[in-house]
Amino acid sequence: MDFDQLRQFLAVARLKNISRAAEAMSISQPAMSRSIQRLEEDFGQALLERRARSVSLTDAGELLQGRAEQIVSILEDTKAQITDDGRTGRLKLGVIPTIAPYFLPGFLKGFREEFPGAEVVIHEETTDILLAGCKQGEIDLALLALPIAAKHVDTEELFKEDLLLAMPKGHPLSKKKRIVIEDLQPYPFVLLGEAHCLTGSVVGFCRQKSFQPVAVEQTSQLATVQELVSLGHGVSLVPAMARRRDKSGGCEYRAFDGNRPYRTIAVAWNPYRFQSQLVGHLKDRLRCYSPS
Amino acid sequence: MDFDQLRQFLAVARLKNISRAAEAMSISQPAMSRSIQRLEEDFGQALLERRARSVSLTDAGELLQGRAEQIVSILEDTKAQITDDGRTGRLKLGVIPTIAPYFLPGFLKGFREEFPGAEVVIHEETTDILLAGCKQGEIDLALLALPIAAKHVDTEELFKEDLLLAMPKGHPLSKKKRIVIEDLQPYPFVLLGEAHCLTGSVVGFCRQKSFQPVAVEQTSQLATVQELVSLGHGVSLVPAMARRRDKSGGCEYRAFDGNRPYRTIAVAWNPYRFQSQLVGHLKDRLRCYSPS
DNA sequence: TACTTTCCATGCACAGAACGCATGCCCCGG
DNA sequence: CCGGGGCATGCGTTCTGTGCATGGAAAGTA
Repeated sequence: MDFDQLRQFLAVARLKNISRAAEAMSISQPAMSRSIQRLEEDFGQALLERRARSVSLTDAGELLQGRAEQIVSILEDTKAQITDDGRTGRLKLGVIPTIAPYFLPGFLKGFREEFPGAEVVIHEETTDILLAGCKQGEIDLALLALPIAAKHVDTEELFKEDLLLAMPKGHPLSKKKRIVIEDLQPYPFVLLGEAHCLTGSVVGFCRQKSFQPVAVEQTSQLATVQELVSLGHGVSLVPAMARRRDKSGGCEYRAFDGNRPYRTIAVAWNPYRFQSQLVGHLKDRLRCYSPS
Repeated sequence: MDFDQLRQFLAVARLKNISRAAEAMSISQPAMSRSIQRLEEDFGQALLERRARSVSLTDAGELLQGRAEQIVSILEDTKAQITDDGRTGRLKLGVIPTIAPYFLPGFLKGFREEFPGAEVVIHEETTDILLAGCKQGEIDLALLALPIAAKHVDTEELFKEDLLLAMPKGHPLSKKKRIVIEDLQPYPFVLLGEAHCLTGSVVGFCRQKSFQPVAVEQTSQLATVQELVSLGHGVSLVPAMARRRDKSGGCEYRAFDGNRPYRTIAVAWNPYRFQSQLVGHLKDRLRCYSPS
């Protein structure tokens, strides 16, 4: 039996479709079909129930799926560990969209200088997708904001970051000397979509002060939020690091007084997977790097 | 990469010799040589250090050995689990030599009648070899005497069995009404080799009574012990089940009075390996079967 | 030193296995 | 009733793994 057969079976098990799986694994559909047949012959049991529009797993198939995942991940970790020289190799780094553009350029510049043989692949996704990727071993390290709700994922806090008030130039609040969160209640908000954890943080801070922010617009990028704010559509809370990248000057940023809202940036990883020395080094560099 | 390659590598890793490993795996030496080469190519690292008379493992090889064992055992357990119908299949039962000939015939008769589709393979070995076999998955269940010193092995006590005094007919002790262990001190002993746990038990019981048995002869089979005892070479302690099989009549057996020596028969298995329903059934039958 | 033994690697030819392409069959939906 | 999506199969080709024969290096032996 071949490891590729197991990988191919896993693809079929995930996609519930032999043709798609074949495409995903870059082989022809008949080859995939026969690969599964051989597997079934090996085990002396049907692994798939062939239905009209798709296939599903038999009990034996379900069992094999779990085991095959174990086997493949052990093998891949072993391969990674054996070929690990601490300087070269691929490294998959997941980052949430509200961190990526502000944090990565500076950080990666230094890292790439220090480890020119390393290939850092960035996955910019929302928290839940990153965590799923961590579990499946598709991502070595994830850079995200706490809190997260995920078992089997270890986290380490990196730093806390203030959330600043973003408002259009000349906004009434800009005249105030001291601004607290409650002051925002009368004003409409521009927020990111709900998939973004930053939205959760912002709403959470408002709720602490017993009001629900009124979102006039939801966008998918922080840059758009800033743009809309500068056009007078509303106010928003944005991470401090996003201010430094905003060269347009259409927004005015202010730190809050009193109880300052913040978010906690952390790095997360799957403790059950092997981590190359390179991953360790990147984690180390994350610890000392402070975004400036 | 192929699972056979891993198995072949494991054979080489164990035997430290490509030619022997090839023979063990029923392939030619060049095939084995190339199989390892392919593996090394896959991992991009040398796995073996070729020395003049043998091969040894590199660091990468050591690492792979452990992982390959995991992988192979997961795969084999999965295969066993998938093809497990509760009635048919192979089952490897290890038994120590001082139990096997007395216990197995009667027990297996009943089991084979109940499960005609099952193939029970008997491994008669000493305790330490059985336990090693348990760990490596070469043995599903081991029937042996407590205590055992082994991690990663679960045990369940089955029954306690008296050790009887075996002496030649007309031996001075046969006239005594009550016999205690201390009475044996003046007489020479016939014992099994030290690899047998029974020897340890006997010596242990004598030591409890503060004397060291004097072994005039060491044999490898309990039947030989009985033979030698009947020829007047000495006395011995033998399990009760061994008496029932001794039809020769040359020995006289007596239970002890007072503090009776005994051994504890137990079944042991590796809890980290899959157990087929058949293994479970055999364990169940062991629990209710009392040797008579 | 020369010879033998032991063990691993390599050249070569062959057989079997896996693949892709083309095609057939089945089932669901319009 | 027909069309299309999806899996299986026949066939020719390619690739991979194997065995046999042989080469070569190191250790032991005379």
